[in-house]
Amino acid sequence: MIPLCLVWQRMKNVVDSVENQIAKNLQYDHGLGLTDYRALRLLSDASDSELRMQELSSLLGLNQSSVTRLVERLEKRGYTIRDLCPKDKRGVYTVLTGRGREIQELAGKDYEGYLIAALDMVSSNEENKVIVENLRQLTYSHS
Amino acid sequence: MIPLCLVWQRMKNVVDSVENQIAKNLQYDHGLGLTDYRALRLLSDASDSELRMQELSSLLGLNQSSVTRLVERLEKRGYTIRDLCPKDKRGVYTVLTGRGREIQELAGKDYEGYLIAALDMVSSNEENKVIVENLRQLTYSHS
DNA sequence: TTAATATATATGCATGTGCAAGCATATATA
DNA sequence: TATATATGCTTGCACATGCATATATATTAA
Repeated sequence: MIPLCLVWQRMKNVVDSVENQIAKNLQYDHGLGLTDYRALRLLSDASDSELRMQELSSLLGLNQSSVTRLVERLEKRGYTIRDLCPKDKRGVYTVLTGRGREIQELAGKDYEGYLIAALDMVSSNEENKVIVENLRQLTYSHS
Repeated sequence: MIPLCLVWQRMKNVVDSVENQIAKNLQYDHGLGLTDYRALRLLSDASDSELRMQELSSLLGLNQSSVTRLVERLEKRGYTIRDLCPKDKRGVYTVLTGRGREIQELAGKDYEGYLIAALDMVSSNEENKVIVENLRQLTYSHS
């Protein structure tokens, strides 16, 4: 009988391990952080390849201020540019550049491989097998 | 058809939301961070209420240096003390104090309530329902 | 015994994050 | 029109964390 708090912690650790594994590959192969990649992916899927800060913030599950810095990072690399929102001068659009789309597509091609490898690696630990199996199933039943 | 990377991200967001929710309650009611609580819990379960840095690091899934600072925090609050390891002078034991055990037990009583509330809150978002249901089941089938 | 290597912990530094506050702009009401 | 409040974003700050490295002790090989 494992205490509740530790089960949940293990679950979190599994998720984190998978994410870290993916993040490392993403960083190594494409020089991209995982959050950065997700932002690019979201922008790439958005109509006109642009999103407002709030939308990004909500889609990424990040604080608005964190998104400000995230977009700063992306902009510095030339993956996005900021554009004023004509209808609401308070608003700011983050727009994917050609370069941004390119890197997103390159990284996207590798992503599934990273995920599969990460899941395998984490589930090589006997304790994690059941959790990983559930998460894996959950992942594929939704995608 | 949702892309793989976004499914996984949502899963992570769900886990994070639950954790944040619990962490906030823990902080508000007991002045404890979630990691701090887990460390106390692990110490409380350990034989002689003591663990070495490395053990904590591995159990918490944290970098060893992070554990050094974590233990610093706990020590500053009087929840633990450091003790030298007689057999290996490199080693350091972190030992739960009476005060530490006390706070751990108090917080522990509230923990399950926090978790249940957090799961409910997160699953009030329709998009998260399936994921939460799975995690909930996973949680209880292990504890 | 000495030298080289390995292990356990601590420290310096960089980073991503959240929170609180600030500024500019929008919207509602007097 | 004028004032009050809400909204969207940015900035300053604090903090937990990871990585690289330093230091002390153990272990192993020559």
